Amino acid sequence: MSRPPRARESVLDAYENLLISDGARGATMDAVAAAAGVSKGGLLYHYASKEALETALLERMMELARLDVDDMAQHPEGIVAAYLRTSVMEDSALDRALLAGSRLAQSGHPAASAALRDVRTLWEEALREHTRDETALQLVLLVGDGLYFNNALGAGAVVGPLPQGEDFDALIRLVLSVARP
Amino acid sequence: MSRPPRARESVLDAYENLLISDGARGATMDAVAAAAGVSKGGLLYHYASKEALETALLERMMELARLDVDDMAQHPEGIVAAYLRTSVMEDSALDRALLAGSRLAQSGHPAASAALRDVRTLWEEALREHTRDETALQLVLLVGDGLYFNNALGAGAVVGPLPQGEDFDALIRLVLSVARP
DNA sequence: GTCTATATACAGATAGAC
DNA sequence: GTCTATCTGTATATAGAC
Repeated sequence: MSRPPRARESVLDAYENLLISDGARGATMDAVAAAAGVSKGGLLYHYASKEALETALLERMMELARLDVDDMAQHPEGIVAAYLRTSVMEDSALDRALLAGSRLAQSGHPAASAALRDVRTLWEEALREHTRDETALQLVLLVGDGLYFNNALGAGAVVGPLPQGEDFDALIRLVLSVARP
Repeated sequence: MSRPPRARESVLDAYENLLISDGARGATMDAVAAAAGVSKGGLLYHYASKEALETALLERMMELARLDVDDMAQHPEGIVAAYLRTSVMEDSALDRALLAGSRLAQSGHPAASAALRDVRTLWEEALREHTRDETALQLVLLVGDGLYFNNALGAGAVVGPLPQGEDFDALIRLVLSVARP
């Protein structure tokens, strides 16, 4: 557990990448095996079933999310601004795990939906004492959800371009002006 | 076109219902035929392929969305409040079409994603002249996105309970206080 | 128009050789 | 450990009877 075999991790990386680029439907066992450079039999040696692969991905996602919440508390702009900024994904390990987990949830995987809900609750608890009241907390969470989902479904999927640069800074200032205690 | 055959419409209803309840994966041709009370051969007489069924659903969704935007302009609370309220779905024909279209987009259907993006642009254009500036417009859109996606992926899927009743009214007042010109 | 029967393709998983 | 070969289930779509 403390030092997972390298081959196992690279198979999981391949699965994550395929979920992100092709969605749950494209992330077949055949495709994962090919992307990881092993045969289907070899893949099934490391992960005995598709479900085992999914479970491993969600565990990775939760672990990275816990580390992220701890980091946000140290952000110089404050935890609310940090939350909004991390809702716009870049390409961190957590971003990729969340994207892959979202793709799984989108395909109707209940455990993936539950894991994403747990991540959101983690954020909600961390933000509560840094917002004016429950209404302000919900506003912050919903703006974060909007940013997050537009990214998660994204790659030109659902929406047009999100605010960037100075526009995004202005948005954060506007949210902070009504949400901060 | 102006008076589509009743059987065709009820097949489309069955497809929409299956997308909502079981997702794109569960909405197989077999399942749609059974739900509509026809055989697979009968279904394929009305819609020659799965793609034809998808196209018809997206056309229905766009048509209902255009009607909705026209209605919003007449809402007594104002168009911004109307937009936020309709982002929390109830069970209108548009809500059901949007949910079904979302399920399709979630499964990786590019045309569904494009259609949903067009719907969002429709709302954006309608809201622009009723918000203070571009930053306020983006805030309103993102809160609506947060509400919408939580519903679309919802049914206990991604998040906990959204604000309701008085809590939701308070949220609308908060958004209006910063967004209205 | 609507049906049954079937063709074709591809998914996840197993068995057993190396 | 990793491979090839194969089983089984299920999806879309076609052919042709009624």
